[in-house]
Amino acid sequence: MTLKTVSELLSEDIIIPDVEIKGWVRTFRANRFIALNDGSTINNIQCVVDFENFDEALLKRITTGAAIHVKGKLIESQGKGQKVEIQVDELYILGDSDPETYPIQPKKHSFEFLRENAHLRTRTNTFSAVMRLRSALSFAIHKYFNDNGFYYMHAPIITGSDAEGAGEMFQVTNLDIKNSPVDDSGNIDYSQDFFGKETNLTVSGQLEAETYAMSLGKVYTFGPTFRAENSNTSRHLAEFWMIEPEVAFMDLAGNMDLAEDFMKSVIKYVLDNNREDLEFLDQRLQNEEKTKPQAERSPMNLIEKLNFVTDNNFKRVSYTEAIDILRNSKPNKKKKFKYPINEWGTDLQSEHERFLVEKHFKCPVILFDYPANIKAFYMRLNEDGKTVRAMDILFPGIGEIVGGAQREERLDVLKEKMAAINIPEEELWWYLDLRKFGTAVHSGFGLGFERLVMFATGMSNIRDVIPYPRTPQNAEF
RNA sequence: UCCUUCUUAGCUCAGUUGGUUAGAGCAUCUGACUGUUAAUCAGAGGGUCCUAGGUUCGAGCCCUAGAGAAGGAGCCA
Repeated sequence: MTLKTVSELLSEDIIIPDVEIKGWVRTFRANRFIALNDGSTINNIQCVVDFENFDEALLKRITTGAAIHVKGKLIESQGKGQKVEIQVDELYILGDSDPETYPIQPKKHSFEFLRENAHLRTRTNTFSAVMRLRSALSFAIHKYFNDNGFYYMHAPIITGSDAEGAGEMFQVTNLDIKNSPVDDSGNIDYSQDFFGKETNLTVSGQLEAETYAMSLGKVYTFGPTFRAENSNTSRHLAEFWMIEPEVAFMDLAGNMDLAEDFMKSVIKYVLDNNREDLEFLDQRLQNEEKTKPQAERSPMNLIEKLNFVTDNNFKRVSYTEAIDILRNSKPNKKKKFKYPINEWGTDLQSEHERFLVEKHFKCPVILFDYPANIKAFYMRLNEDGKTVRAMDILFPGIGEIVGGAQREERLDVLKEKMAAINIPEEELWWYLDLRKFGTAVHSGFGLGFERLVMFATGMSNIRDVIPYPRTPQNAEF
């Protein structure tokens, strides 16, 4: 007799005289039917106990959340809800679960409540499905890059450069905060700190990834990233995971091709491999939609949305074209936008991106060739002198999911741009070296992993797609 | 950080114009029933109405401050 998973047993259609299984009780109905789950699948296996033959004190300990060990026979179910079930011969309680205090009840809980019980929330259908999908997406990402000749590069998590410009940083130090050494002018003396200089948690692995692209050719990073922004939204975390491919000899058009192919590939992977979890989440969302007024309902359900991404080309639109579309749009003319579009050169707001994706094109959109002054210094300046080869991919419901660019490969232009925003060359000497020694066209993009998980699962709050969300004023667990 | 809303039983929520003993469903417990599918039926227990002040004869309800949460904005991924 060998221990099997629920997933393995449910895929059997033959009678097995002796099976053994361990898991957690979801419900115990009619003193006879245990719905048992072990995390291997969204589905439970029904274990049938002939209560007449079991000790009443033992049966009382079969409560929601308890860990149990069951030995019995896998048989065709006599009831309607399932194909097979286990006829229990022996049952052992591995770990009791006090029903008075166990927070996860066999009923609907709010996501807010479950967030406060994040250590137990994966014992619910929704969160176990989301986290299995998160795992699958993570694997699909590595698989895609591996299948396409990329090397996985581990960018440093503690970084000594503070010139990356991607946002507020968390400082890393082992100085005594209450009694830090100071230099002659009264500033904190970081030469006495662990690294001998000021260090931070990384906000992006991109600059380091560029160095590896310029030797290994095609690389990607996939690791944790930290932003100390005081952002309280359903789309931002202080600690999140980012995927950043970087490719030598690839221009912006190639970058857009790569990003689109990559997104389609990883979504196709979960459509092919995580059907049951997706169907559960799809159903959950459809039930939720029913409670909304007609006007707010989504025209597509979750699986339709995912298929739509894999089956359709992303619409590629230059910033300049997008501004024209927005300027002539109904909401702009009727002054419905909070930020009206008047002139070329301003950054697009969430409302504009949402209009383009959800109302105008009704599909994923790649915007490219942005004005130079609203984008980062390392992006390749176009020949017109005022736009850069940047691109953002906008997804319905999520907004910006990918941001990328062809990098400025010309040393003189890069130096000028750094000088213009006061980045000292000494800070990024190694980055400039790439342009001194064998420089070449290269490009890459960044993808917020949690935003991808949100899209693939239909979850609307980013705090519900990462195991333990880190947000302002919250680092529990 | 800004704007808006919210905080009442273990959970999800009602609570009228400020008025006597604060309610429901689910969960829990007790009993009944036993091939159930969010099992069913009967009964019981369970409250610092977020915190601290204030107004009032009287505050869950009004005012002030604080804490926490959600949604939106900005920033971005």
